[in-house]
Amino acid sequence: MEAVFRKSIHGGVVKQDIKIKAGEEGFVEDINDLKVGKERKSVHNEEDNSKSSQQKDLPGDKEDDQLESAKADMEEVREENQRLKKHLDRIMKDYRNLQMQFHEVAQRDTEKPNNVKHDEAELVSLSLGRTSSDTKKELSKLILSKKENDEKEEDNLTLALDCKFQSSTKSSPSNLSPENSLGDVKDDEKGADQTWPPHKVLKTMRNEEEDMVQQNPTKRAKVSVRVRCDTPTMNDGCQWRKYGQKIAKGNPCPRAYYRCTVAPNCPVRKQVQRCIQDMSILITTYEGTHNHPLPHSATSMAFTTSAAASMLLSSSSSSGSGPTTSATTTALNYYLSDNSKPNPFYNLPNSSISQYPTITLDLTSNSSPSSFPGQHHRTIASSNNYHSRYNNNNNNNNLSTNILNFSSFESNHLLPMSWSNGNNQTYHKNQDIHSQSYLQNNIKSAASAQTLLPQDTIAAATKAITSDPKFQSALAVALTSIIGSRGGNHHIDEKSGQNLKVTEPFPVLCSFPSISPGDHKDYTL
DNA sequence: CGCATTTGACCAGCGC
DNA sequence: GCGCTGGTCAAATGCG
Repeated sequence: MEAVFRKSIHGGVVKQDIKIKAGEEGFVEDINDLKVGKERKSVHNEEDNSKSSQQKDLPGDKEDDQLESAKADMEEVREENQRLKKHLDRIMKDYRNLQMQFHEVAQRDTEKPNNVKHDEAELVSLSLGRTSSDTKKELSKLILSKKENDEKEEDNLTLALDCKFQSSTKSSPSNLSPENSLGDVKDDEKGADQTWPPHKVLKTMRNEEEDMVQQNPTKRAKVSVRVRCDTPTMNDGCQWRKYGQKIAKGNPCPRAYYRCTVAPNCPVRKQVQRCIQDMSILITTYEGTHNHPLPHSATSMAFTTSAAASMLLSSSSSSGSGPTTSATTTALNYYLSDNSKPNPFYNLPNSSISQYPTITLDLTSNSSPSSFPGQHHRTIASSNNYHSRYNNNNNNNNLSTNILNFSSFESNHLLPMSWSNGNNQTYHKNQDIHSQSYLQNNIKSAASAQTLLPQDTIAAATKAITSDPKFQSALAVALTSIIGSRGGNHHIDEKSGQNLKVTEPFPVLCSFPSISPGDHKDYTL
């Protein structure tokens, strides 16, 4: 929710932007920073000065009139200031009402025993760099409720992790190959192993994951990526050939179908569609496993999507043994208060996509590219960035919510620069270098931000991570996707594939909130 | 001329 | 069984 006030006074423009951020502490500061009257005074004073300069030529008996008019002007401005303040109060009341309603509906939804709509879909949200207002609302709520639930946090955390990330020797944490979930391509291991830096890990993980998929052929995880992009398709480093286009129900924007053309028989497909809610957002859904070495430029996206897919599959495999349903629902409708509505996150209603496990990487951000890099450190300080969230609610209602929010980097800069550039064939390597150097800067910045964190939250988050090997691995792969392809000092245990070993302290702030009804957690590293 | 894109037709899955 | 919808195919078309 963002209100912008613009006011023109006496020909001079006073522009005051008031950002109403859901429940953020910063909001108070924003309001306190509201110096409408002050600015207007200054504007007015300038006018007074100019007027006074003009007054030198005026007769003395007019000074009183000038003074009176100046006072009248000031009074007018003061009244206007009051009106604006009232307006702001009204907006704030409306906002709070909306927030209350949202909270009520969200709570009602979580209390529902099951959501039929999502019975067959498994949705996990990985949010990278997203700072949507709705999420901020949830974040702030979670942060607030954390204090209230401090006493129970250990037990609840354990419960939450157990719900989704039961330790299982069978399920593999991650397959570092891109879009690895299909596992229906048998001859791809050689190529993939040649391509991915931690190749041995890949091999182990892939075999396990293929087994997992084979055991449950209906689970063909797809990875959906949301990116702000004004071009028809984002450049993910691969070469694609368009083979079809359809108008899907529920979205007037056509859905384009691409297949990978790096290798002749590569089974990887992707669908590209604009988000109906925000046309600037491009939703790209990947499916399949590349059976060929990937260009270096494609590895970043591949790591990220594979981490997401592996997390989805591993978590769903462990939770799928639940007694109530065969198709476990980990559906997430995080941005909607009403689960009956189509999920804007996917924007693919009634499509077969919803029948497969789908994971969404939300790489959108409401921070404008123009803020890069100048505003970057400020966004870090807001603590909305540089943290990852792992989110679970109570599994009893078969509605689990998983959110990893790698907000460490503003979306357009987290990605290889080319991701938003659209032209698949015109990728330039120096763009990747640029993004890498930017990532390094981000890491340094985050390291300084990390020092601000309280020790108890660090300990809690550390415990949360160390208590669950699957989360470790998922996090490891995701982090690898962020810093990995540059050959940094990180290493994933080859045997277990579950231990993240980072020789340098990784500066990501991690939080693990649980949004079970009345149980909000937020752990921060 | 070769390649990529477009677009209508076809097929499969699903719900009623 | 029928209709709807998503996904794919392949001929037509466009472009360099």
